Order: sequence, then C-alpha cells, then structure tokens
Amino acid sequence: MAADPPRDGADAIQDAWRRELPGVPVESIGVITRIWWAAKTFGDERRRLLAKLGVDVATLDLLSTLRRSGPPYRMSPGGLADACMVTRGAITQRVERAARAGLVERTTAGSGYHARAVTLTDAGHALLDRVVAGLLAAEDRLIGHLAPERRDQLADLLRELLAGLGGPAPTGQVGD
Amino acid sequence: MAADPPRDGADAIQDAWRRELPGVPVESIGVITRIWWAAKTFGDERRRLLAKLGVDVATLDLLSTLRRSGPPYRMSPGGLADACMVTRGAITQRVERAARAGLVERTTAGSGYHARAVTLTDAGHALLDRVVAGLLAAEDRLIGHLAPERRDQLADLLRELLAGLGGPAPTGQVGD
DNA sequence: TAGTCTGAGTTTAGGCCTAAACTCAAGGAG
DNA sequence: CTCCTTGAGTTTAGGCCTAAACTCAGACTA
Repeated sequence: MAADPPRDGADAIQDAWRRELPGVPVESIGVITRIWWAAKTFGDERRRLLAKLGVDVATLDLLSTLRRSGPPYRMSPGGLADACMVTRGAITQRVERAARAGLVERTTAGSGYHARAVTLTDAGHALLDRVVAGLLAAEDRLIGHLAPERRDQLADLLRELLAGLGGPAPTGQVGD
Repeated sequence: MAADPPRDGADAIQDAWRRELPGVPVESIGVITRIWWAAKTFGDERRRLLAKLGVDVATLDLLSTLRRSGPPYRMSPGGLADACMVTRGAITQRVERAARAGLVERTTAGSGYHARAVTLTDAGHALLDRVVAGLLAAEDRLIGHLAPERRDQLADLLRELLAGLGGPAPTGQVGD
C-alpha cells in the first residue's frame, strides 16, 4: 500500500466540520479550499514581486492582455473585460490608471461611439517586456518542487475541472 | 495513444507568449493560470450565493473560523489573522463589521492588553449554521462533474503543491 | 526604577473590485 | 421620421484588502 500523504490544513478543516456539523458534505473542501490557498499564495507572491518593480497586478494583467493580442496591440474595452474576467467598470478604471501612467492610450479608432479601443503605448510595451520574463521565471521557481510529470498531471486535472465549470472560454485570457 | 484533452485558454496563453516573447519560460502557466481561474470562478460563485443570503465572504470566513474552533468559539485576533490568511489590520476591520452586525463580540477575556479575544455570539452561530450547509452543498455540485477518483487525484496533487509552497500551515485554516 | 525593546492590535491612506445606475449612439418598428 | 430598444461603456457608491505608521502594555536591562 502507498503511504498516505501527510495531512494538511484542508484535512483539518474537513475534520472540524465533520465534528462541529455532522452530516454536511465536506468533500468539496479538499479541492476548493486548496485551490483557494494556492491562488492566494501565487497572488500574494506576484503582488510583492511586482510592487518591487513598480507595477500592480491589475495593470500588468491589462498590459499583458494587450501584448499577447499581438500587433497592433489594440483591443476594445469589452474584449478586455472578457479576457481579464473582470467587469467593464473595472476595465474603465484600469485603463484610466494605465493611461495616466502613459502605458496605454484611448484610441477612438474607427468612427462612432462603438469604436472605442485601447492601445498599448511604447512605454507600456517596454514595461511589460521588462517585467514579464522575470515574473514567469519567478513563478516557474515557485512550482519547481513539483516533478514535471506531476505538474503536467495537475495541469490536466485543472483543465478538466475548468472545462466542467463552464469556466473561462478559450477566448478569455489572463495569465501574465 | 490517449486522446489529447481539448485545448483551453491557458494553452492559448502559452502559445501567445511563445509567439510574442520567444524564450520565456511558459510552463508555470499551465498550473498557475488555471488555478487562478478556478479560484476566481469559485470565489465569484460563493460571493453571489452569499449575497443572496445577506452575508459577505469575508464575514463568513471569520464566523466559520470561530465556529470550527469549537467551544467556546473564541479566538485571539492574531490567531484569526493566521487562520484566515489576511493581515491583522484586515481582522480588525472584519471584527468591527461583524460586531456591528451583532455576530461576534470583543471579549477582553483574561486580563491586560494582550488578552483580547473575539467570541461568536448566538446570532453569529445561528447565521453560520444556517448558511454553511447550503454553501458546501452548492460547491459540491460545482465540482460534481469530476469523477470522485479524479477529484481525489486533484486534491492529492494540490496538497503536494501546497506542501512545497511552504504554504498554509496545518494551523492556518480557512475553508468555509 | 527609568529606559527601551518587543509583540499584539489598531488606525489610516490608498488601491482595486463589484453592482447598479446612468449615458450615448446605432438600428428596427410603426 | 419618431420612438424605443439594445448594447457598449462610464460613473458612482460601497466593500474589502494591504502596507505602513502608530499605540500600548509587559518584559528585559542597567
């Protein structure tokens, strides 16, 4: 028989609920709580690293999305909202902040009310390229203790989980 | 050979970075981005459900932690900060809000400045018990599309990931 | 016993987000 | 041609968080 993995905080939470509220279904905790913790750990780490570099996570998400879209590095506010998975209102505010910092421009490309767009400036492009490689390298180290095979298993299971959640569509993109 | 799983948004992001910034290490995206998306999906879902019930996620986290600690449902602010994985300042504010709603009490138990504590009130206890079973049931449905075996594999891999992150210690507990 | 250090908690300033109300222009119905 | 519906975007109010400054009492030192 394989050795059981050492118990962790999520196991303890399941035990606590079983003890305090017998009968409640605690199975989801093993997945959802651990995902929440991992996301918080990665998010905190990313925030600290980016703070040292003078950017915030939200702005980097905006710039990354534009950068990944390829030339001409231009997207509509609605497209950005979908890709970043935040509300349109949040995009308005992100763009406002980034524009004030000179990282993007509001380009009323085309004509008419419905042709608004956001374009990466040279400064935004440069900032992103300066930051993203280091960020990905740092995150690679963060999960470096997982053997490549385990990492791939985990990625596959997460893909399956997300697919079942009706989760972020292939068009929706965040990342870095 | 096994069929490849259908590509998703994270695969697309990896492709985009490979195309736009050849040479950057994109391997971590398969794990970290998907974890981020899953956490966001679960978090949004939980926020919407709880809003209908008239609670917010932060308050429920506070009440749950006290509730899970068992009688006398009392913890120090510092212990709550560790368990909830937020700053002490955040705990001060959570307790202030919850106290205003009558869900917890500041009990200066013991004596002296360093013996402050937070205690669940009967109202807080009742609110929590009314909400948590439904919440866990809803989240169980959310991941219900995963076969139990796949769910357990995922939980084990996440436990391994967190252990390697030096992540939330067994004493730190969030959950529900 | 005065001086200082330390750890726990609180306060404050600022950032980011959501939800809902609001604005505006394009396009269809009568 | 006018009404009004619709979709995209913005604005506003409010919530929650972090980081850093600040407060306070017990402990340690001389």
